[in-house]
Amino acid sequence: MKNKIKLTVDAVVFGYDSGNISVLLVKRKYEPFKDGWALPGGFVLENEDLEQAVQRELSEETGARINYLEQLYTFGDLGRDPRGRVVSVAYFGLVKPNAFKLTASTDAKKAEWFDIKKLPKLAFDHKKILKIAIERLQGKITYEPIGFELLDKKFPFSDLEKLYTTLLDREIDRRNFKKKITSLKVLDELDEKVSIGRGRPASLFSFNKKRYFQLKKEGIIFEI
Amino acid sequence: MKNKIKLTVDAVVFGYDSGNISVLLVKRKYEPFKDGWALPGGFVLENEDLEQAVQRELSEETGARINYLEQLYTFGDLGRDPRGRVVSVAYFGLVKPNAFKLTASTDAKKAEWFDIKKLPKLAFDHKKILKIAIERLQGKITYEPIGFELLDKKFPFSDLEKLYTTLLDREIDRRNFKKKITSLKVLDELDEKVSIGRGRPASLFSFNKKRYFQLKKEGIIFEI
DNA sequence: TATATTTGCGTAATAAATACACAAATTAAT
DNA sequence: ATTAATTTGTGTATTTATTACGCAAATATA
Repeated sequence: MKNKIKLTVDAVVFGYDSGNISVLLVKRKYEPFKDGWALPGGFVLENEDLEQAVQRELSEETGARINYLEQLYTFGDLGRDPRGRVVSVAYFGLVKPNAFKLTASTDAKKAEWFDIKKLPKLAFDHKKILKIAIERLQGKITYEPIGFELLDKKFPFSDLEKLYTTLLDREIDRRNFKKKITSLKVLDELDEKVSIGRGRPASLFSFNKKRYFQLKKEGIIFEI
Repeated sequence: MKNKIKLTVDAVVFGYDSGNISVLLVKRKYEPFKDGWALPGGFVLENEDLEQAVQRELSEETGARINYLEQLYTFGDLGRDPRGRVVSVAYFGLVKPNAFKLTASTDAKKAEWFDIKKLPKLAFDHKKILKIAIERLQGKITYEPIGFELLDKKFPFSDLEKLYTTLLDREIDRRNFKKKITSLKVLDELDEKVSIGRGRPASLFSFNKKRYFQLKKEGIIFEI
C-alpha cells in the first residue's frame, strides 16, 4: 500500500492590542491560492514533531516566536486541499503582537495582523479552522487564565478588564470581576503606577504564574 | 520532497456496565507488538475521511459500531511507532457494551473489554492516549450529558447516579443530584417501573435529546 | 410476618454570584 | 487657577445556587 496522504500543520495565532483581537495571516506566494490569505503553516518534516513543525513554519513565514501554543484540532476531510489528500493538524497560539516584528520569506509573500472582525477571504478550509479557534479562545478564557499571555508583563487592571469584555463580547462589572480575580490570588500588585492620558493613574499588576500552577495542582480551578 | 509520514487513527471506546468502566482493546495479529494489546485503529485510506477511517477500523477489528465519537487529540511524537514516522489521530467513543457482539478479523486476533482499573500493558504510546481519553471523559461528563450514551434507552435514576459516582470517582448526594438533573428538564419520566431484586421498584427515565439540543442552542449549559 | 434493601422526596444553612453608586486622582480646557 | 471631564478604586445588600441532611414507601427474602 502506497501512502499518498500528506501532513501539514497550520497555526491560528491570536494577538490583542487595546480592544482589538487580531489573527496572524500570510499572503501565499505559490499555487494553490497564490496571492490569497491563509493561516501560516506547511508540510511537516519527517524528523520534527508537530509542535516543532508549527514553530518552524511560523518562524519562516512570519518571524513570530510563540510562547503559548496548544493543539486545536485535526482537519482531514476529503477535498479540503486541491493538491490532493492533505490532513492538517491545527494549532492555537497567543502572543503579544508588539512582541516581535513581522517578516516574511519562504512560501509567504508577507505576513500581517488582521482584526478578527475584518477578515479577508481565506484559502483552503481556513475559515472553518479559524472559526473553531475563535470558539476555543472564547471558551478557554473563562476557565484558564490564558488571557495573561496576551497582555504585557505589567498591566493596569483595566487592561485585563477590557481584554475580557473584548474576548467575551459582553460587559463585565468591574467590581465583581476584580473581586473574583483577587480571590484567586494570582495577581501581584506592583509598587508602580501608570498614567495614560487623563484620569486617575492606575496601579500595575503582574500575573503570578507560579502561584497559578500551584493552585492548579491543588485542583483549584480558575473560572470567570 | 518525498513524504514518508504515515497517518493512522486510533479509537478509545469506553463502555459502562453496572459500576464498571471498560475500554475496548484488540490483541495484535502482526508485528510490531504482535500478541500485545492495543487500541483499535490503523492506517487511514486515501479516499476516506478520518471519522470514516475510525469507524471502518473499529468495525473490522472489533465488530463495534459506535454512535458517539469525537476527535480526541493527534499524537505525532518522533519514535512513537517503531515502523517509522507515524502520526495518529485519536478518537474518543462511548457505547453500551451490550449493544453489539465483539468479533475480530483483519489485523486483530481478538477484541475484548477491559476494566479501566485492570489494564494490560499496551502497545505503542497507547497508554498515554488512554490516559488523556480518561481525563477527557471525566472532564466532559460534568458539562455535557454524554453519560446517557452509556446507558440503556430506559433506565432507573439510580443507574444514572451510579454512572456518575463511578465516572467521577466520588460520592454524590442523590437528592441534590436529582434536583439538578430535574431542573434541566432533559429527563422524561416514563409510566413504567422496574424491580431489580429487592427494594422498592424504580421508575424508568429516558433522556430527551431533542430537548437537550434545544437548551444547548439557547445557550443553556449542562453542568454537574 | 419481620427484616433488609432500594427508591423517593423537602427544607434549612451556607456559599457564590449579581446588582448597584460614589469618591479620589489625575489631565485638559477655559 | 479654577472647572470640567475622565479614569481608577472600592463595599454592601439581594438574589441565586449549592450543600447538608433523615425518614417514609414499596418491594423481596428469610
